[in-house]
Amino acid sequence: MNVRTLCLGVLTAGEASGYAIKKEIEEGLFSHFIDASFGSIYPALTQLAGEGLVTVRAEEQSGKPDKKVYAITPKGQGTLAQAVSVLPGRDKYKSQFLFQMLLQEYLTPPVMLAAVEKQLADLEADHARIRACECAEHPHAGARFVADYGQAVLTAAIAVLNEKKSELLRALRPQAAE
Amino acid sequence: MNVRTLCLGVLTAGEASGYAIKKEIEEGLFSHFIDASFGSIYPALTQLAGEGLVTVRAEEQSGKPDKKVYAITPKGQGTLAQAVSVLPGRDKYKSQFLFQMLLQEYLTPPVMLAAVEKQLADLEADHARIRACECAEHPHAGARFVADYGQAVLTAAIAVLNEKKSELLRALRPQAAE
DNA sequence: TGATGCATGTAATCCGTTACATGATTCA
DNA sequence: TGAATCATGTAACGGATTACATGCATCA
Repeated sequence: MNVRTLCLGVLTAGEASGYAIKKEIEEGLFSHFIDASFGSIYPALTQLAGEGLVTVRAEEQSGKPDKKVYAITPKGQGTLAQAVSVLPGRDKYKSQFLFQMLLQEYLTPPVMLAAVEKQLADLEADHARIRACECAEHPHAGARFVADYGQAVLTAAIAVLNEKKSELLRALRPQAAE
Repeated sequence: MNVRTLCLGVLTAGEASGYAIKKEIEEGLFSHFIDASFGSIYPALTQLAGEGLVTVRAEEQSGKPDKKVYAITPKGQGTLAQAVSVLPGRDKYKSQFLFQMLLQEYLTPPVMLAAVEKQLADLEADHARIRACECAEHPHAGARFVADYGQAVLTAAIAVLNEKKSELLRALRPQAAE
């Protein structure tokens, strides 16, 4: 899955500038399972336009620099449909956090607690973001699917982490309680 | 998190060759949240040895080429402890599958079903792999933590996916049932 | 006989991130 | 005044994957 296909995917929801596409990737449902920076989005868009998979239209703006608004073409939709119909590659999950937890014998308890709390905060932020997308509009089947999947996974992760955190706190101050 | 630190982490469980390290990364608990190929492991190990973070010992073998067995040094343990004590960066999750599902309007039902089934198979394989690690030995706290976390997340993912799959099948053949 | 496992290594290549460059507006 | 948002783009750099090179043993 490259940035070109990603841009085509975002553009199926309507025309947008490179800047808006990045925002959508960061704040929309895509954020749960994809990343992309300006350094890859802008060149991808230029390429896509060169191949006729998207159209460009310059929009003048007072003050701000001109906005380039991209829209997907029928040819682009064809290319996207093709790309998306390939059996998907395996999910890739990289977690520094779990690496730390696996090697927790090399950690001091406060450092470990801080890591757990950061992870919890990250997961909850992700969870909230997905919820926000759900309220936005009564969504189509695709959005429903991704939101349900993400929600389920994050809820489970948050639950275990909270348990682990309690265990950790209990171990740290056993003198407390009743 | 780079491959160098990863190698140090694997070596805390005991000495190993580059080949064995890759196997451990693929089959052990690491596999749930990290990837690495020979092309990055071998150079990393050479580098590590040059810096005195690991020792090397050549082991002769009849038939097969010599094995280079690496072991972590105290200095290496210090470096690892330091690397692991930094507040972890955010988890990175990339999923072609969820991208497809989000754009399912561009998919034919059979293609979508195939994708769901592949994902289900991948998740179940991952789940089984973690279970296998648990049985291996009564594990230390770190392994417990990662196994519990992985198990919880995967169980949740499998549950939603099975639901989604049923929905999909119901939609595909509504004429069936009672 | 052909695939798979053991075993190590290098080079080309890809894909993306980070940092830099530019600049107006708005909000605190 | 300084940060954040809007807005686009390029170049350097990094990190890892893929493919290639080599070679024996074992199992089907």
